[in-house]
Amino acid sequence: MSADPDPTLRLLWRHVLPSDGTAPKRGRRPKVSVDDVVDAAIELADRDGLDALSMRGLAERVGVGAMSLYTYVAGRDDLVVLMVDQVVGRADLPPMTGDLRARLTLVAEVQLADHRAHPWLLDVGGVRAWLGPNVADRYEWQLSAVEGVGLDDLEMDQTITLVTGFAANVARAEHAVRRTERESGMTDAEWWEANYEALAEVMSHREYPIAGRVGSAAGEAYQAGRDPRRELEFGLARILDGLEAHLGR
Amino acid sequence: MSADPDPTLRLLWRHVLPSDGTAPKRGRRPKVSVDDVVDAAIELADRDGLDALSMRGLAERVGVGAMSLYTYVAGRDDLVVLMVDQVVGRADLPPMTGDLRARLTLVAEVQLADHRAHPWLLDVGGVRAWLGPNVADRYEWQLSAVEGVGLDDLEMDQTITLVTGFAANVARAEHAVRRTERESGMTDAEWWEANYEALAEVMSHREYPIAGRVGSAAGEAYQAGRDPRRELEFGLARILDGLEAHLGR
DNA sequence: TACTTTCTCGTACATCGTACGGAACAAATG
DNA sequence: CATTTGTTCCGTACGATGTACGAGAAAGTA
Repeated sequence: MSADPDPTLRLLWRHVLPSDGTAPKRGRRPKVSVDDVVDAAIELADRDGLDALSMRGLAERVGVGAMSLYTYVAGRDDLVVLMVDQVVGRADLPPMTGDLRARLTLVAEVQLADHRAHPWLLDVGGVRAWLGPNVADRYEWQLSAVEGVGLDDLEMDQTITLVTGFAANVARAEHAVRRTERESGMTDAEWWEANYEALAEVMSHREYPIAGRVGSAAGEAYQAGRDPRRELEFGLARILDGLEAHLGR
Repeated sequence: MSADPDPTLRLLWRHVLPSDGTAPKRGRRPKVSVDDVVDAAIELADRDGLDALSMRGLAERVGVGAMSLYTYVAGRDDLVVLMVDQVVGRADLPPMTGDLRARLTLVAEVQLADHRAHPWLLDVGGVRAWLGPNVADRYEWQLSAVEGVGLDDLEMDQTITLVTGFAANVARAEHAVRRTERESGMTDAEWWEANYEALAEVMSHREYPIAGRVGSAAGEAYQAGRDPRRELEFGLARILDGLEAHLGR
């Protein structure tokens, strides 16, 4: 009665799975490998974004007919799942040393670095079978940062979710600017230059006492530096302070 | 030399802008209004998601030819910008009372409620001209929660970014489950039922001492209750504790 | 009535994911 | 060697998508 197991699951774990004689002996030889396809897809998505990744374009890049891709991958959605696990597996995870602050900072920085290098990760919606080996390894590594510090199991998961989610949001804010610059062909500064007058007129009809002051302060600071550590700093400091307060009680 | 101002900007502020005689007197009468179009688009996106929102489908819903939409809106991307501002304007913002904790909790809860009611907000990438009147009002309201508590301007912006980003991430996690259930036609429980065996076999080749324990604990708690307040609770408590520690120093 | 202005929308095109089915190939079998 | 069987390759085709283009329809003005 229960449905068949998800075939993409075996594909995800293809490298850790023992080759239990399932390698076909007869039949035509594949021109490329699943890893070739996924690696090329990652390369294209890194360059042009996830939306611009098309099966036809990928096929040409790999040197194969468009429909041939479907012998390697069940479809575009499943390809994205494989891309996520593959790209997560590339980063090497440094050993967990130092105190809790240092360890969680490391978790956040690795997460930020991944999302900066592969912004399309932010566009990947919730797909079920994210449970690839590399994602699982990453999760285990992240959890090791908070193991034994006094949190219960649920709190450990929530802490990792909180920290990695925040790092992803920092990357998201950065990426939003880059994307609109690319899509509109205008620098952020150019847009403001062109629209300052109209915006001032339009906003003159309402009062924004706080937002006017804070927004311009944030805008200036934002334009000043793009140091990822700095952008992480404030939020992460608050989160870590709060966590220590929770543990020290 | 500077480019023309963004026409969508005037469209965003169409309600606060005085009708400076720009209302056309001659010519054929429009069958519908911009608000009709945007409201219908929101309705469709609420039901089927942002990806499923097509210009043709929207046109049929509004009772208009597909290409007629382009008299009201510059294109699909600009439509989404209008949808965001329109939907943000619907929520009524309660007055800011109570202490800092209560106020920021309110900010987070409103943010979560919006994203739960309109999950497609999570799929809206960074578009430049988010500066609609309702988004501006919302930002002003959010900032009023931390005005005068001892933060400098930059920290005020970062605090709001931190809190609202966290609330959005909670909504994102919820939405990911709903989406995959809809797209795959399988309940989360059904998927695990069908894939438990295969997953166990596949993961038996590696050791996940912490993730195995924590993951199942989180899974059980996750399946138990879906109270949004509970899901907000832990992370928000940490953030607020950390913020108070920062201010009390 | 004729002209001008504005909105309406049918047609067309490029691009997308992918269903389908036969051709091409490699090993096993006779 | 000839045939069968299993596997991969991929050309063609279909339905959707966003939207450029331009002709037609309606409403006010002269």
